Amino acid sequence: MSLYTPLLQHIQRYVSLTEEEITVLTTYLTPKKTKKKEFLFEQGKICTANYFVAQGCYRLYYVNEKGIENIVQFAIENWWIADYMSLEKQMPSTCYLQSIELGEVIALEKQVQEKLLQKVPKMERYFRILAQHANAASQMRIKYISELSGEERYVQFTTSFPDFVQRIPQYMLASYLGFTPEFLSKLRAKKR
Amino acid sequence: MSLYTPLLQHIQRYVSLTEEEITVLTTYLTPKKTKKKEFLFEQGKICTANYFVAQGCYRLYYVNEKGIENIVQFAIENWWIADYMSLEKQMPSTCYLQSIELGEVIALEKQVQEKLLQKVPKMERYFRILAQHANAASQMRIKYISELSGEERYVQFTTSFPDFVQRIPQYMLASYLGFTPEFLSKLRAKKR
DNA sequence: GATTGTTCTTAATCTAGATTAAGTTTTTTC
DNA sequence: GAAAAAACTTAATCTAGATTAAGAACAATC
Repeated sequence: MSLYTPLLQHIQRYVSLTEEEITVLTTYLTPKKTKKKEFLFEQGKICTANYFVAQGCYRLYYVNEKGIENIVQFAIENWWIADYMSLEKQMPSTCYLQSIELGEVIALEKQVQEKLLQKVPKMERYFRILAQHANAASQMRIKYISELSGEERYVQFTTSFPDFVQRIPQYMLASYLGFTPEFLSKLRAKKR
Repeated sequence: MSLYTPLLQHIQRYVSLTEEEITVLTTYLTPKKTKKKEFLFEQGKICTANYFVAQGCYRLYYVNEKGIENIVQFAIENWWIADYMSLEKQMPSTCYLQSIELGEVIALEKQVQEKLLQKVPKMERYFRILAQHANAASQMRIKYISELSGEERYVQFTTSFPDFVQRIPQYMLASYLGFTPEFLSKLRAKKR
């Protein structure tokens, strides 16, 4: 099994590629191993690529003026992650993209993606479906943020993604759910 | 100027279509005029189409268990709007899509879109770019919700979209910004 | 143009979750 | 395996914004 297998399988869920197209595709990809806490990009830098997580767990976060970290997005195996505003507009990112554990991503650089889409137009369809999924999920998340209380969000998240909760420190979960680690601790004490 | 002109112009910002492709495209579109407060779909129904706003102002909202309306998204001229989770999965929507003022949308039905993409593959590119823009905007909005206080969100929104604020009732703006009309009223009193 | 419904405002009271601060437990590093 | 760093907990106090309630201004309808 090659390094690219999980990504290729993911793509073939939505479009079927020929052997030749697969060959072309893989020449455009750049794999990158990351240590724990290593950054793929930092605040102030332009996010130049979209990253497919082959192995590991990553977080996209920013630091507010009080120095508090706020997590915008997590990604595990088979997820793409990037600061899409920075990537699209090629403007400096306000975020950090960091590896939570030892892992490996497959990067598709912005300029390279354009070339890939010319050579393999089928990939337009793959990325369309991908962006539509991501957008549906974001719309849902916006709804949940306003609809549910902190406690309800916690219950909802931990029951929906129990194995995910195992992999990340509590304070990151708190940040993602939009409250403080102290409040999460209080919730957990209550549940026991 | 035809009814389709604004949409065609919007599309040609991203891809260039031949006369023939335009003809094909327009046969797949279904325009619909709406009165003030008319619904395009209601809670419990499946959102069957993606709607391009040709004229007017629309809101996507849901009603929580206390009976309070919560606005997920607004759309004005040249915006697409839909409940993307319902549209993608073809499951019942938890939302209402309602016309705020007299207006007109151009609907692209889900099943029809699939046919259109087969006939005019260039449209894959258009919808990819569209979904990526929407996704970048959603990611930004999630960031703003956690980063800014109610007051900051209000200032940011009114300075970014002053003409938009003119068109909608205050209580809808409050709902979109994630607080109560009473709180908005307090903010406005403070600014005077 | 009077009536009814809709939108907006003011003010008192209340609460989910933040903040601060200190201590404990777990993990990492040399 | 000791020391340092990172992660988690507990508890007291505080605050942004919610809730409740009532009235005022405005718009729509007959």
